Amino acid sequence: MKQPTICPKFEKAISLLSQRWNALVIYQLLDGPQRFSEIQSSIGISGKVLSDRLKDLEHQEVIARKVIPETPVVIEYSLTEKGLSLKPVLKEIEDWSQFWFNSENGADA
Amino acid sequence: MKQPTICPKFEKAISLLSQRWNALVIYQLLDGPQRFSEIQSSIGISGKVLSDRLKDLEHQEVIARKVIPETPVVIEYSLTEKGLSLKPVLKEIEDWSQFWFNSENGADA
DNA sequence: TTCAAAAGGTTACTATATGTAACTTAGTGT
DNA sequence: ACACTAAGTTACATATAGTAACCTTTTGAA
Repeated sequence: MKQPTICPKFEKAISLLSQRWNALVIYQLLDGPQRFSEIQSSIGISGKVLSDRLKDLEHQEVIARKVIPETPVVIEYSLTEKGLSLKPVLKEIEDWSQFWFNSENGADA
Repeated sequence: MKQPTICPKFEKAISLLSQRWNALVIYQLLDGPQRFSEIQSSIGISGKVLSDRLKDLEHQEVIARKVIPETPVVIEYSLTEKGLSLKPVLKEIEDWSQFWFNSENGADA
């Protein structure tokens, strides 16, 4: 029943970016490398789902995971080149959101 | 437990675009006005979910719904100005996908 | 030496979202 | 009256996300 006519590469990108939380995680990492708990509290995601997403994004080579043997051990997540190159995408979304949404309280233009 | 530090306008935009199918529906409508069944078969979405999405996108003034009293009645969906202005976003995603995904078969770079 | 704390998760369980297929409504043509 | 088409809707099944409690390792205090 499915006969999509859409470019498979584009679909892959959309599926990556439409996966809930992925865009926010990437956006957050644009500020620089961050730790699990920093990402978690900054975007308000549950540990379980964040753990899933980070694994998935790492598999897709969008982010990199680095173990720092401090005490207690610290895990640092950062964007790869592939991840960093999503910046223009997020920038466009940001521009669009600033233009089309007005109030801070939930109402829109 | 949630203390997001992210701009609420940006979050709204992300939530709109991350809602499954929304980006593909909008992308599809960039080609011009289309009918329910055309959208459905071109992106391979179920009628139930497409119906939900179209209502939601209409509420958000991203798409417009027009009843054409032919026989049988035809409903035409099109992008509003707000929806059309998402074109640069989708273009950036398209560019990114073309650069970072190589094969047509599911493997990537 | 035993306790508590902190980072980064995982697990079991619940709630929400999505998918499937059959059904509905209204107008036409046969 | 009957079948056909477009655009949905409904009931039910499965998949994805959320919550809170628990696990592991290392350190430092009691």
